[in-house]
Amino acid sequence: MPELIPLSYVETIAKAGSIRKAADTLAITSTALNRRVLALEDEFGVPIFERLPRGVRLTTAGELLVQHIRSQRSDVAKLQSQIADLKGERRGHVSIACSQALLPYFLPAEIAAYRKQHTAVTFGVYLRDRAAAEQALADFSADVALVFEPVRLSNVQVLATFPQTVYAVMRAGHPLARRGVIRLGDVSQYPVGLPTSPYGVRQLIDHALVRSSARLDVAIESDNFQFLRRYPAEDDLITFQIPIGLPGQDGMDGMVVRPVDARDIPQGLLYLCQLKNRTLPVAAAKFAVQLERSLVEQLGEFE
Amino acid sequence: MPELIPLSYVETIAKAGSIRKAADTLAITSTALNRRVLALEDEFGVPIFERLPRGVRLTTAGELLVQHIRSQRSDVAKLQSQIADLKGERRGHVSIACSQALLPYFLPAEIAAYRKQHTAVTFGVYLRDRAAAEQALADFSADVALVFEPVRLSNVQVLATFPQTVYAVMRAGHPLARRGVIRLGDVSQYPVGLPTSPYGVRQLIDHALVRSSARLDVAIESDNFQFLRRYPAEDDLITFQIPIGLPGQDGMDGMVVRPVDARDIPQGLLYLCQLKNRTLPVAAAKFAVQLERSLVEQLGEFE
DNA sequence: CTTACTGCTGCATTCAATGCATCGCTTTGC
DNA sequence: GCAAAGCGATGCATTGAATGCAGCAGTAAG
Repeated sequence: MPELIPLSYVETIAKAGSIRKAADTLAITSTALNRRVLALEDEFGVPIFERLPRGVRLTTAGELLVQHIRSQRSDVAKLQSQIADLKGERRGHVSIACSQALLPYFLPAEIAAYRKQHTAVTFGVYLRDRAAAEQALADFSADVALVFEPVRLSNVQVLATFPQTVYAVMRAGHPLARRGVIRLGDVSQYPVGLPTSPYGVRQLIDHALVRSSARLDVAIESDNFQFLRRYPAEDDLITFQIPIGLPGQDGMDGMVVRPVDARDIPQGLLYLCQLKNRTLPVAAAKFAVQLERSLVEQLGEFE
Repeated sequence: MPELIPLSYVETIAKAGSIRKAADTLAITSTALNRRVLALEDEFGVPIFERLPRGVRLTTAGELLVQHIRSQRSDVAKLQSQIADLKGERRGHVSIACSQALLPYFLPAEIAAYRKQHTAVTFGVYLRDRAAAEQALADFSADVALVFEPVRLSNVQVLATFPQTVYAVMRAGHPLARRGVIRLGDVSQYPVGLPTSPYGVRQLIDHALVRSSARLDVAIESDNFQFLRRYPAEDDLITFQIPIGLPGQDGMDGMVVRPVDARDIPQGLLYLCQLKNRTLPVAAAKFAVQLERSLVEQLGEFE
C-alpha cells in the first residue's frame, strides 16, 4: 500500500529530526527528500519545517499536517478493513492501550476468543498509564483504550464504563479471610501493599483515607500489579486489586480476595474508550463490542 | 492542491460511467487512466469497477473507496483551512444545504455579516429538500444543513434546534388581521394557500387537521414559498410561513403576519446539522456558531 | 452484418523525479 | 581561532515510471 498514504515521509523526517537522516532510513537521497519538502511547502504556502542549524523541526502547520497524515492512515486502514470484510477475509489489526490490570488475564482471554473466530486479525497490546493511553488514541497509535479511572478524557469518546469494586488480596489463612466483606478499619491493623500514586486503585484508596479516620501501614509500594498480587502469599500483608486483574476462582493458589465495603472505598470505573469523532476499522469496532459484552458478564460473576 | 487528493479520478470515472469519457474530461488518454485503475485494483486485490459492455460501474468496494475519497477531500479542506487560519488569512469555503425558508432573508444577511469579517471565505448555498439535505451532508457536498422538520436524521449530528411557530400571512385589511393570535377555526372561514406535502409547514398543518374538527379550504397549493408569501396581497386568501422566512417589521408592504395558536398547530423545529463524526473546516465551524447565535436572537424578536 | 463503443495491451516516448556534486551556513572540537 | 563535521539548498545530467499511440477483442445497437 505505497502511495495510499502520501506525505508519510513528513512523519519520518519529523521523527528523525533531519532530512538527511530521514533520507537514509527511507533509502533515498537527501536531495530527493528535500525537494519533496520544498514542493509541499510551496503547495501549502507555509513552511512545514523550521530550519535549525542541526536539522529541522515541525512548525505549527507541520504538526497539523502530521496529525492529518496519521488520521488519513487510520482512515485508509479502516477502508482496507472494510474491503477485506466484504471479501469475507475478516482481516485487520487492532491496537489496544490499556492499564496493567487488563494484561494478565482479561485481555489474553478476550483476544484469544476473538482470534478463534477471526484468525486473520492481528493485535497490538500496549501498556500505557492513564495519560499515555489517551495520547495513544490521539496520535492513532491505539484504536481503543481500556483504562481504570482515566484522567481528563478530552478528545476521547467513552464507549462504555464498568464499575470495579476494590478487592483486598490476602493469603488463605489470614484472619480477615473469614469475613465476607472487608472494612477499611479492619485493614488498618495489618501492613498493606499499595500501587504507586499514578494508579487508579491508589487514587481511590488515598481519597478514601482523607475522608476516613483509618490510617494504613504502607509496608510495600510498587508500580507492578503482578508483584502486588503475588506478595501476600509470602506475608500477612494485604494488597488491593480490581476484579478485572484477578484470576478466576481457581488459580488463586493459597490466596483469597474479599471485596472492600463500598462505603469505605467507592467503586472505580473502568473505561472503554476510542478517539472522539473517529470511525474505527471494522475489526477494532467488532472487538470493542465483544469487550463490552464480556465486561458486562464479568461484572455479573463478581457481584 | 493537485496530488493531495490522489485517486480522485475514481470519482470522475464513476460519474462519467466509462473510462474513456472520464479520460476526456480529465484531459488525458484512456490508456493512462485505465492503467491507474488496474494498478489500484491490484493494490487492493479487489475490482473497483464492474466492467459492463457500455462502460464501467462501481463495485461495492468501489463505493466504499469513493466514500473514502470524499471524506479525505473534506479532511484536506479542513487541514488547509486550519493552516490558512494560523496564517491569519481566515480563508475557506462553506457549503450550506437548506430549506426554502432560509433563502430570502436569513441566509443572505448571515452570510453577508460573516463575509464582512472574513472576506476571503467563500460560500455555496444550495436549496435541498429535507431528504436531499441529509444526502448532501453524507456525500460531503454540504458542510452544514439548515432544515425545517427533517426526516430521519440518520448519520446526522444535530448542532442546535430552534422552535418555529407557524404564522398566518394575510393582507393588512383582512378581518383576521385585527386579532393578535389566530385560531385554526377562524381560518377555516377563508380560502388558504398551502405548501405542497413534502414541506415541513404542510406536515404540521396536515397533522393538526387530523386532530382537529376544522377543515381548510385549500384554494392554492405551491412548492414555492416566495409565491405563497406574496399571493395574499392580491386576494383575501391566507397562507402560512415560519418566521425565519419572513422579512422584518418593514418590507411587509401591505401584508401582516399573525402567529397561529400553538394549541392548534404545534411549533416545528428548525435543525442546524452536520454529518455525524465529522470535524468541520474552521470556516464552516465558525459560521455554524454564528448561525446558532443569530437564531437564538431571532427567536427572541418574534416571541 | 456493420457500426460504434467499450476495456485492455505491446511498444516507443517523454518528462518529472532522482542522484551527484557543490555551495553557504552554523555548531562543535581542538 | 581555525578546521572539521553536519545541515539544508541548488544547478545540472540522468533515469525510469507514467504517458501516449496504435491496435486488439468483445458486446450492444441499428
